[in-house]
Amino acid sequence: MTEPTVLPAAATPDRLMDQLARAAAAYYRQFAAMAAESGLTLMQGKTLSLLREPKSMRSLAELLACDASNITGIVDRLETRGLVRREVSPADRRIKNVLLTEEGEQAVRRIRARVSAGLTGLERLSAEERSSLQDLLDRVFPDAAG
Amino acid sequence: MTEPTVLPAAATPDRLMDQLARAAAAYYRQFAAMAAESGLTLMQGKTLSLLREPKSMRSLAELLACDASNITGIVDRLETRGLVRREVSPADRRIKNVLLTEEGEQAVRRIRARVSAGLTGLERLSAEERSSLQDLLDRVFPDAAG
DNA sequence: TATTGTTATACTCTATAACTATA
DNA sequence: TATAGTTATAGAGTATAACAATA
Repeated sequence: MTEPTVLPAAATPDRLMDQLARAAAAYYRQFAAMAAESGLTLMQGKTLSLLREPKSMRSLAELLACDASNITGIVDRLETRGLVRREVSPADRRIKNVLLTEEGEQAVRRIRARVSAGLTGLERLSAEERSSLQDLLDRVFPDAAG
Repeated sequence: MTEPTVLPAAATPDRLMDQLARAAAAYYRQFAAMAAESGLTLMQGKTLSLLREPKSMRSLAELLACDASNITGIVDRLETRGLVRREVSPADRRIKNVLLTEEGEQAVRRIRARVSAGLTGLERLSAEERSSLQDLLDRVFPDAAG
């Protein structure tokens, strides 16, 4: 039943899949907890994080991988709290661009800083290892929207 | 304003954070899509995936990072569909252990296979690179539950 | 007393379908 | 006609608080 010296017993496809699942779960657990400290849900935090540049309702729906009708409510709630605002596009009056307010930018910076500080495992990696991890993730998830 | 030859412009902490966010988003986008093909929500798929061994309602809540009261409804819906069943623990009659049925195990295998097949980026990595990625993720997310 | 699981409640997220206003 | 955004609706996930059963 034992396999003497075949492989280091480490990197089976299954174990890598498990590790990817665990990593994704751990990342979102941390992100959601830090968003909650600012009184925001996971989706609200994700939406704010996508608004480094203004984005239309439609493109937010695509980036958040949900139906466009959901974005109305999510942006409504963020707008009520003064974190974003809508702006009709001059080029195409059907389109509404969503922008961060100053308060929204502060919230994004706060969440990002806390998530970063909370991922203590990153500090244990050397600069080379961080670079390597980034390169590998970039190749596994090339077109990934974030 | 330009910084001539300081760094290769690659692995800033911010860019690594962004890449982690994108990777986690891409993983769950894929997982949710494959769970949906089996008529399951993301949380239902995650719950099934955690049941390689039976788990109490309480420990499911911890692993899924949500309040225990939510697990009742999630497990109710999975039980109605015949994918799991509850079993009172003989050792402590307060505890209910949740087990996969045969049909539930099939669903897990189906989802896992499709997620794996959908992550085409993994195939582009050599065995060494996959091992390296797994090792790095293991160190960044050491205690990660999955 | 403390813990496990459930119920009740209110809010958020979600997809679907139908609608409006623009193009 | 086609697209962007909204509304209405029903189902699912979420935290909080209160509860019964068991330890």
